[in-house]
Amino acid sequence: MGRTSDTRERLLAAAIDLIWAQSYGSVSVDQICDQAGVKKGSFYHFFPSKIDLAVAAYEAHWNSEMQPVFEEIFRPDVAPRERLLRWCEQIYLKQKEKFEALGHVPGCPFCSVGAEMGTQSERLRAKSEELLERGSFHLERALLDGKRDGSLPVTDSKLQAQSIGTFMLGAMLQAKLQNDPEVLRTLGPQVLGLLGAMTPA
Amino acid sequence: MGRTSDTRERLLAAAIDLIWAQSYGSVSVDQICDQAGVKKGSFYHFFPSKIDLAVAAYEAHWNSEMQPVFEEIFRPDVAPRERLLRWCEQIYLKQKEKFEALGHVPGCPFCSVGAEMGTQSERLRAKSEELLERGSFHLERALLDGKRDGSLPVTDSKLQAQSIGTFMLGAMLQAKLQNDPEVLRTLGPQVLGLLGAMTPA
DNA sequence: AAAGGACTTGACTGATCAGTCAAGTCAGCT
DNA sequence: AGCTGACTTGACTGATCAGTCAAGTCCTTT
Repeated sequence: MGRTSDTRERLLAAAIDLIWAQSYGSVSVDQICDQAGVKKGSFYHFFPSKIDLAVAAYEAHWNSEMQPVFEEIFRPDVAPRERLLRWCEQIYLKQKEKFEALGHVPGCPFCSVGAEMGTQSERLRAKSEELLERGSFHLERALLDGKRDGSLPVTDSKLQAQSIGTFMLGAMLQAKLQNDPEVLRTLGPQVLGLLGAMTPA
Repeated sequence: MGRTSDTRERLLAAAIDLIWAQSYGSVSVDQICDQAGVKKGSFYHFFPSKIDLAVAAYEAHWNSEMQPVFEEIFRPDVAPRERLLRWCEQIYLKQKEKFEALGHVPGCPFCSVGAEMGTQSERLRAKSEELLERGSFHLERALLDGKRDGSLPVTDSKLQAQSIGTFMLGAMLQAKLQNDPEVLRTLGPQVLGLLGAMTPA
């Protein structure tokens, strides 16, 4: 009784692609079905509603695309300071790649859908919050490691991770609003500056 | 040939109210007309399309609601440091007020619509970018004044204003994603810390 | 008072929306 | 071989979407 088709996976992938490139509200179930090469009936065999698809798609996107990248970037054998810089670089490159492919900066997929639908679907809002939290975990661990080995000026890792996360969210949003990935080019130094700055206070 | 009705104004106000509380995509022209007490035909007498209404509504919202508040908060006779704190306080209070009225944190209206529709309507994206820039102007002037009288550790007012703006955008987005206005309660000290921090670098 | 134009009305398009359903097909198990 | 249940198909809802239009009303100007 194992999986006999990849229909479900194709729907999840099509959903992320389209919603990330456009928005939740402007992508229709028909569009997602077309791009996945699936008929409407099959869609509703796998997902009870469009919202359910979106929640599942974001979970799947984290697990299959983002989690592995985070694991690699934040590998414990990499110096904490280096982890932060690799993370910033990765964000810049990804947004730039999407910009060149789509003609616009898509921003953070979780933020975009959370900001758009957070006021209308508590489930989508909670899922986007949860996925951002999972990314934040790696950040905080890097700060903790940097505090332990004295390589980073960390006093309150929880608070400082949150500040850096806030700044990063703002930067990605600004890049999207200005439709210019270059806003993110100097993210690394900015984040390190922010970190150094927060120590005396 | 002076204006003989306030229909246009009621449409603009209804549009901002609804789109800010929900999202651009999930608010229909019919809904906006209902809330404004206006028939569909009148709507299209004043605005050629939904996008045109949104652009005009954001411009009007800035002019009638936000510009006066910014002028008051950033009054030149107030100490620069005080201007920043008043600005942070105002943002916290406004988001909290909306949270209590609507049940959720609405975030920055310009960011929300810019993030949602930026990938699909260049006009809306450009307008939201423009309005954010107008707010940024007051911020930068406060930093310049603080640099001149030595009350704020400012070296590059343009760059520092942009960093603070980025952080503020991120904070409002985070408050929306977590649906918790309290995220914004300590904005003032955080912004001042960020400013002090950036000087040595 | 008559004309003209700004504004209003409500009925109307055709497209598209999310979601349903009955009648299938097909693979794996017994 | 034949059963079972997962999956597929395509036609189908009824609601809602943005936008149109012709026939009005009502104020202002002359």
